[in-house]
Amino acid sequence: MPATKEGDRVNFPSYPHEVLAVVLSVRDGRLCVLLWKRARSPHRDRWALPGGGVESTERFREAITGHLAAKVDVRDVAHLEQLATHSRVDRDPRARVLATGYLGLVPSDVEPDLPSDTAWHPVEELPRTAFDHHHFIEAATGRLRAKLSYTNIGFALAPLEFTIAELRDLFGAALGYQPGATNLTRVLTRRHVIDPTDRRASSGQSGGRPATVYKFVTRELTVTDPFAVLRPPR
Amino acid sequence: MPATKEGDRVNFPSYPHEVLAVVLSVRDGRLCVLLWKRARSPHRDRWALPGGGVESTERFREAITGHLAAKVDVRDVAHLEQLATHSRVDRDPRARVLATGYLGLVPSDVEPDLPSDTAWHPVEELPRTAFDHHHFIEAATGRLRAKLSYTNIGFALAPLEFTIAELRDLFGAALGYQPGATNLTRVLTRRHVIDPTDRRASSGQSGGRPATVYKFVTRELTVTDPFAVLRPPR
DNA sequence: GAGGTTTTCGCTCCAGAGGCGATAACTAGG
DNA sequence: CCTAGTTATCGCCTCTGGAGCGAAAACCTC
Repeated sequence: MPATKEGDRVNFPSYPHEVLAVVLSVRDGRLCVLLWKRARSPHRDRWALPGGGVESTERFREAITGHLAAKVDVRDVAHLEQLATHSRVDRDPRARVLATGYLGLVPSDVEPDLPSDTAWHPVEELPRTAFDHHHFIEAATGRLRAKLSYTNIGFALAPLEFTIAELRDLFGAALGYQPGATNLTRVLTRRHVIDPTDRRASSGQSGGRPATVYKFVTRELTVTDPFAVLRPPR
Repeated sequence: MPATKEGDRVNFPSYPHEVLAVVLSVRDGRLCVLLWKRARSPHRDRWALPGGGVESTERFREAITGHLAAKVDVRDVAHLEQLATHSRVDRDPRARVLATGYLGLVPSDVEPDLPSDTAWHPVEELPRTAFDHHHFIEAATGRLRAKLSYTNIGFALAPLEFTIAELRDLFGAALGYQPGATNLTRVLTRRHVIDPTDRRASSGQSGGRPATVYKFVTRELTVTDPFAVLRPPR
């Protein structure tokens, strides 16, 4: 850090800064978050979010990716975005630690093998979590639910290819209610979020008409007509 | 900071952390941002956002309020919310400084008296700004525009009482296009964002029918039917 | 090929955004 | 007091897009 003149130095107070990842995925029909069990004090034996400090040459995104790698194959994380930064003085009993949350999403069909201290937990029946981590989890689920309805973020929860029934169940788990399959199809196709392929799924266990296989048009986050109201003139 | 046992210490790297406020307001029919001119190096004579470091007992909100007080009467800031946190290593040439942005809004009718180094600048014709501050300004205007259409955030840009014409001009300045007065009224009243009072404005300079005086139902941020799509069953 | 199952399509309905012209409600000037 | 000018507001229409339901399609098994 070149400090040329005396008056040029930054003399703002410094704080340890951590990044925390709320990795969400639909497991077994339920929206789950990836947690690991702390082996050491403080908050020993409580479940915590993956995360940790930020190295001096790292940006947040690299830092969170690095910490995440200890718990899960980061190539399985299809989407990652920043949440809010918390500044509560006592969120960590040991020292004042600032924390920036991240939302990560893993498609429902990938099955990363996890370390023995790590597991998926349904967000509807969370165990006691360490520190203030539940705040981050709430923020993350809220963000996911909001974005499901005005972005294509579903791509990060769904397999590369899927049927409408599967997608409806995914949305159902993530949103907390089941959208109608008819409407879901119409809405997402009209917005060019998903596209039918020319193949059909082999009709499952109990017979029935084979479903069309769909895929997301793009697997990068796009906002679809974000503000349906107070539109600009055309 | 009580560090009980050796292993209990947090040994994450620490960084200076600053908070920056993007204070927006409609001045003279244009959306403006509050900037002050740096007198010292680095980036001397460039325009910068209000802000600064975070004291050890402060939370971000208190910190930003404190720094803001040096430039403007904070009671005039009707709304304040956090934006993203930037972690670029070289955003400040002197040292690595993490920065959390805030969006602040000042109603168009309050005229805070500003220090001589501080002034409003239209966001459409910004001067060269210091550091990476233009990124924060872009994020702030984007957030404001988005929220204008699905929240009641307009209360923080408008006077306590106003006519529809005034409100239309405010929205026009903030959004970059003029919504139709008819539609604006219908949308905002149907959503119970604004309410007519029983008084009328004295018809201005050039005659004409006196306009009904409206006011915002509440002056706290509320989200109005955030997700107009993929609704839950009723 | 009959009966069961699941998907998909067509039809309708409805809420809410958006536009435009007619009318209301004032001022100013004669 | 009447008229012209100006601005606000309301009523009526359209249009987009979400939501529901039942019939038909497409498969399976027996």
